[in-house]
Amino acid sequence: MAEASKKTGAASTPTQKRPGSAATARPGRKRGSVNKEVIMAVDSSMFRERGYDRTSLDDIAAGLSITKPSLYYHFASKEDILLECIARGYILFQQKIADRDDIRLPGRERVRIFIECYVDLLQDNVLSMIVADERVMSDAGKAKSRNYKRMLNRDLLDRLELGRKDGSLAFDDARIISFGIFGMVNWMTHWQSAALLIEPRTVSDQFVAMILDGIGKP
Amino acid sequence: MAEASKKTGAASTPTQKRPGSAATARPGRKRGSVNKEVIMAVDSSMFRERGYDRTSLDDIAAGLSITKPSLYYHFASKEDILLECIARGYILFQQKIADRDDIRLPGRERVRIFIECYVDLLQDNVLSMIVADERVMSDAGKAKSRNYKRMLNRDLLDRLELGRKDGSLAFDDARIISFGIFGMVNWMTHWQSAALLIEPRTVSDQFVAMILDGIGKP
DNA sequence: GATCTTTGTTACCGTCCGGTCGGTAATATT
DNA sequence: AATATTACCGACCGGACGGTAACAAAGATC
Repeated sequence: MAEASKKTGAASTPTQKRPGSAATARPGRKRGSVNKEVIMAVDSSMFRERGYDRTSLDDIAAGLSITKPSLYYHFASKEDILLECIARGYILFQQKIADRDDIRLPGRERVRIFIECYVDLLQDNVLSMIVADERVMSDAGKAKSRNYKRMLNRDLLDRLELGRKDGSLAFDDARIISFGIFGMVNWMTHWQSAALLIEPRTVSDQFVAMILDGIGKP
Repeated sequence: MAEASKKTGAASTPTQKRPGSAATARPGRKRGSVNKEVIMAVDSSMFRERGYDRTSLDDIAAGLSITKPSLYYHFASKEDILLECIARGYILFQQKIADRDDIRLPGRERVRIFIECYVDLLQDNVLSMIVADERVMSDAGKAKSRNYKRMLNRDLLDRLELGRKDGSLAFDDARIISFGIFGMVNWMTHWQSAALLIEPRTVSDQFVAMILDGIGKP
């Protein structure tokens, strides 16, 4: 039955296959113009703008001027796309912080560096792990996503403990401080247009100032 | 046809209406046991646990032991439910903070009070405006939701400026500080099981300590 | 220039979800 | 007892979405 209707549709209206719209992607387009890196760059931005589960595969495909099934040539599933975006974001973070880091600095400064790099990448819409709620992922995906988050958290925790040891920082529970810092910066993804006009550098500077020095006067 | 099958079902298997499961809702249940207040209490929790757009109306109905169409007796739409939950959360916040507030205190302490009340209500799963992404709402709903957020923001900003004037606080841009504080506490809704074991009071205490005094050593 | 691999396409499916329709049992009103 | 109102239900609809099957064209390889 399904086959019959399919054939009927194809045979009775052959021109329907290529409708008037000339602007749409056609067979014969330049091949290879869409590779994984391009897809992930576009996807990361769309995930950041609309959120992962509000971004349909058709949206993604349209953003790349291809069609949904083509995505399945490059990726196994929607979640696979997300997980690759997450991995890519983590790698980009590692590269950026490796550039700026300096092991000789006190913990206080190394926390500052961490926050600055993190805010930079958030602004670049690259940290997809932040905008995808784990509750929509499979157990396997959830585990992978959490693992990346845990590695980032580990990094920040280490910097905090370093600061405590070298005397440049003082606090009670490093886990709560870390949660607080991540929350502060992660929530930037929820800011609306008005807030986005503030200079990224201004934001991270003032966040760092608040975290390190507080807003209370002695 | 539909009528026939319906009548047949009702007439031929009258007992089917009350199946073996005694726990499920049945015709003849105590009426009025489900009112708006009960619905909103349940919904706020479900929205908090699963997120607004991952909570289906069938989920909600099941949680209340009623069915989806019954929800439409009490509410006009899913968004209407959300908006009433948001309004309810705002009112509960106003009540809680009115209880604890004291105009004679310095800005610094009044900021502390704000944060403590806010964290309390977050823990009670009552602040639905935090867990619903505005991007899934209609323009009208978005406007209403933003209005509540703006009022909360306004309140915190006033407390910050008060502290600046009375000398108990010092900072550069109050808007950024406010964003930072909200981000820190709002992100608690993303914490996983492990983090939830920490005492709520401990969290707000340490958050307040970080915000007011910072973690840097002089 | 035949063949294979790569990179696309059209057309379709099953599922879930918000929402609606018509109907009904319990309760309040008279 | 008759009637109106409140509170609820089963069955269904239309649209969106993730995913799939079958097919087609551009390059690379031979």
